[in-house]
Amino acid sequence: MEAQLNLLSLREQVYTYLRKQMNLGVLLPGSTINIGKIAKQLGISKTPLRDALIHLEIEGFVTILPRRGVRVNIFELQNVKHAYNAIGMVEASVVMDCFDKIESSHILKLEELNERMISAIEKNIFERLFTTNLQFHDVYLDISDNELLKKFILPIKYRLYDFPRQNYISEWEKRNCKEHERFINFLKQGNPKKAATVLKDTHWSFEYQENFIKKFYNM
Amino acid sequence: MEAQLNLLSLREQVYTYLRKQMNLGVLLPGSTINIGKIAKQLGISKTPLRDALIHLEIEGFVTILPRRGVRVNIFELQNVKHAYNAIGMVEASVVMDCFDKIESSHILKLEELNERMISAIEKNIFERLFTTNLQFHDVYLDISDNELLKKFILPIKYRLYDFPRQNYISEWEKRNCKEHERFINFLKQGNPKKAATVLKDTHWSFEYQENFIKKFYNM
DNA sequence: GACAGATATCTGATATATCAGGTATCAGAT
DNA sequence: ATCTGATACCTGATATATCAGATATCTGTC
Repeated sequence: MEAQLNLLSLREQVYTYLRKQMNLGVLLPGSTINIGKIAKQLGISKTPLRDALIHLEIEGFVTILPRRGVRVNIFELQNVKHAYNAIGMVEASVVMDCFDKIESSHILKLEELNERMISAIEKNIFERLFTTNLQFHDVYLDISDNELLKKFILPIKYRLYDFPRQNYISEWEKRNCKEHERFINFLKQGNPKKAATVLKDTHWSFEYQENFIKKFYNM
Repeated sequence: MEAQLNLLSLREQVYTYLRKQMNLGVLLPGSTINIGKIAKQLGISKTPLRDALIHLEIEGFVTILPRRGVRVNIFELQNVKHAYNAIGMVEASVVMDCFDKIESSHILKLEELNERMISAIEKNIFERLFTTNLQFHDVYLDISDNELLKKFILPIKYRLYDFPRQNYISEWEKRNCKEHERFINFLKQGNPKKAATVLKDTHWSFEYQENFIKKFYNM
């Protein structure tokens, strides 16, 4: 059974498409999106495109300038800093609040995902790295039943991922995985505070990661 | 010059109108919004109404059920708990991160706003209480240049405000202002950690505020 | 040349028409 | 009585047409 039902609305498909275009560097920060043109290119009406753009605007990807155009938001060092700060804050907080719900199955999952990341980095296979990294962090994020938190940082993580960047930096990714390891070890030791600190002050610390961030985003 | 230029787009006006309808209990949680009917009532086309609803959906106020209707999201104790938790987390974090930027002018502003709230509560004038309370918290939130944080919690605060509730509870509001005072005092003493703790573990602690919350929202 | 007003063009915003998926109801077969 | 398929209706989704604000360009006056 190879048939796939296309269950996504046009609006959702356009949202994903535009995100992808930003990820591929086709829609660059600061550039304008012409609703009429894109709709024609995609062979659709302006309506679902507008719907998708409203969604993207609320999530911070674009700014709709009424009757003037749609601008892809610039993404500069300050934005990265804010993103890192917000993510670190939420993730550290979740670890502190949910530590007593973390079980050995979660630890195993964390270790498995981190191993998968390390393996991919050594083979210079980066296609799935972002996704696996998301899954890694989601292991503990999903323990929190406060869906507001994840809903807050996920678009921010996508923003970090979807904006133009250089190639992946092996050295940085390896270091990130080392930080994952340290995080896991503190969890295993029953020390949520130290684990949270790894997230907040190292892994998601803009200051700590600044040099690699600048290289990665060519800033 | 009494003329006011209507600079808001229809979409924005509809967004505000719908928020107000929820606030007034006209649009109750769990109820459905019929796009065709509302558009007719408002004398507008469905388009700006749809636009506004997309916005409201992303912020958590409604759920658009494709081709079936639009539902006002229910708002139960669990949602309040998550809201309080998220706000407390962000506000405490901002205080810790930005403490060195808090000046005496900020303290004065905090005291003035809290006085204004106390005065209004004593006179049983609650119309502006939410707004003044927002301003109070915004004094230190605005110090952070991370616009992601405020952008995250503001719709959550509006959700807390916009859903059906009982009359304001003087006793609770007075207690809230007392907590504000304690918060201010810790700031004055140069103790950001204690100040942040007031926010996280008292003022925005669901557990601490649970009884009043239940009364306020009749849950 | 500078400025102001008129006009043209651009592009998103809104209105209207039509479509399409979801649900309810009906009719026929077992 | 139950089940299945057909049909009708509902309602948001999408397409198309038109509008309206923003900007660029042109023209006339000083």
